[in-house]
Amino acid sequence: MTEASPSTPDQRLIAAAEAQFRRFGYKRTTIDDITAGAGTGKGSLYLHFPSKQAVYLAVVEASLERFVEAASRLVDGPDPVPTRLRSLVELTIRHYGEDELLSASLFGRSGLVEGEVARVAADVQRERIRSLLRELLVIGQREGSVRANIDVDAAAAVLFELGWAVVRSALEGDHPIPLDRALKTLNELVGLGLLPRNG
Amino acid sequence: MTEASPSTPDQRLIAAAEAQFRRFGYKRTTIDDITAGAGTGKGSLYLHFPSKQAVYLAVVEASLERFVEAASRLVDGPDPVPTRLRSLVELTIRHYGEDELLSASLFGRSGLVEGEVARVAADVQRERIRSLLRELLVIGQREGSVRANIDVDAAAAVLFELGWAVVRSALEGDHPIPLDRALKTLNELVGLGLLPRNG
DNA sequence: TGACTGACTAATATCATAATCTGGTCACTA
DNA sequence: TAGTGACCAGATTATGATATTAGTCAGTCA
Repeated sequence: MTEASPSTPDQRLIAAAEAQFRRFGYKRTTIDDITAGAGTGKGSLYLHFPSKQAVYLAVVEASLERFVEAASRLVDGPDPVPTRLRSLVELTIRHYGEDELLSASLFGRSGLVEGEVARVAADVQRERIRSLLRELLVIGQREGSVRANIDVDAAAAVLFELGWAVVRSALEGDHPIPLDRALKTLNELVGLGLLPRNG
Repeated sequence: MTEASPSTPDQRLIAAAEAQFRRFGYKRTTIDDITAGAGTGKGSLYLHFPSKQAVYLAVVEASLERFVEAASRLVDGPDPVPTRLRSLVELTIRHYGEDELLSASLFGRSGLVEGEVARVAADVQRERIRSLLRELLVIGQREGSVRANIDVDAAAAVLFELGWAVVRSALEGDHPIPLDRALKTLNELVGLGLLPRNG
């Protein structure tokens, strides 16, 4: 495992950490595992990160950034905002369904991460996604597909909770209602609520 | 504690169990505590309930029934359905804020109950409240204040998740957005989505 | 006879403590 | 001066001995 990859030490540390965290979870991954995987000495890790938790957060943020990048393309897309909103929820379901590291902290249950660390990682994601939604609403207001008098911050928070619930219920197999029905209804309820009064 | 209350044994058992569960939580309450409090022998409890968990569930269901009764008065009230919906969320916040036994299993965190038992108790509540919402939507459709073509089951599920998130965030003091703003926005988004197209 | 009891048991939880592991440090190296 | 790894304190786990308790059932009355 002591290969000398061309990348910088902190990139190799993150890559090694990500591999370990994905396979074994937060608790069962040791600093020694990470540094061995990155081909550095143990002390070097602490030149780049203040703590194990910071390494984990960096890994989560890198993963999250890949999702946000795809989501941003959607947010800037040509469809009407309510349609984009639905696509965003669908993208999230797909992405989080495939990325256990991200879903672990946001939904619990997977055993990859727990407690304080999971909470902090979840907050980072929540905040990022909420701001994505807010951005989408503001765009909608500018182009007239979202009511102008809506409180975008509150609406982003409400939409986040709503989407989060739908995504979680889709991912946890906890289906009281099939996903497509839930999505359709979500769209009808929220879509109309977003539209200008006489669109 | 061996007082002979006039009520039937199972009523006294539930009353004694409720007092213990509220004070000490599920784990720290013993069957001996309950039966001593109810003034019966230990074996008698098992004539009325198959297990400790069943006793706990009976207590939760009794508590829940008191809430549902108050909620039902609201559901059958004179206001337009979206208004009743908001009142229902507010009532839930108030009630669950005051009833730690109910909120314990639904939101965790309180330490009164954990694990499997909490999950089962939460399911009972979820189901009950969801059906309350469904009832409310059907009434709304009948009196014309809710769109006829809405999928009431899916809408009830979605509304439950949403209301649940709002209530939890209100109770946990985890306010990214102040409650009244969240409620107002929730009302605008969902209220409009519920209304008939040209109401 | 059948509602009721409480001594009993198997299983689980609690506790003390010994052994192990690991996040983080720092004197040292190249 | 970036990098290292032996080292340490505190946390975690393993062990085993003790205590608790959910649930049972043979027996007691009314």
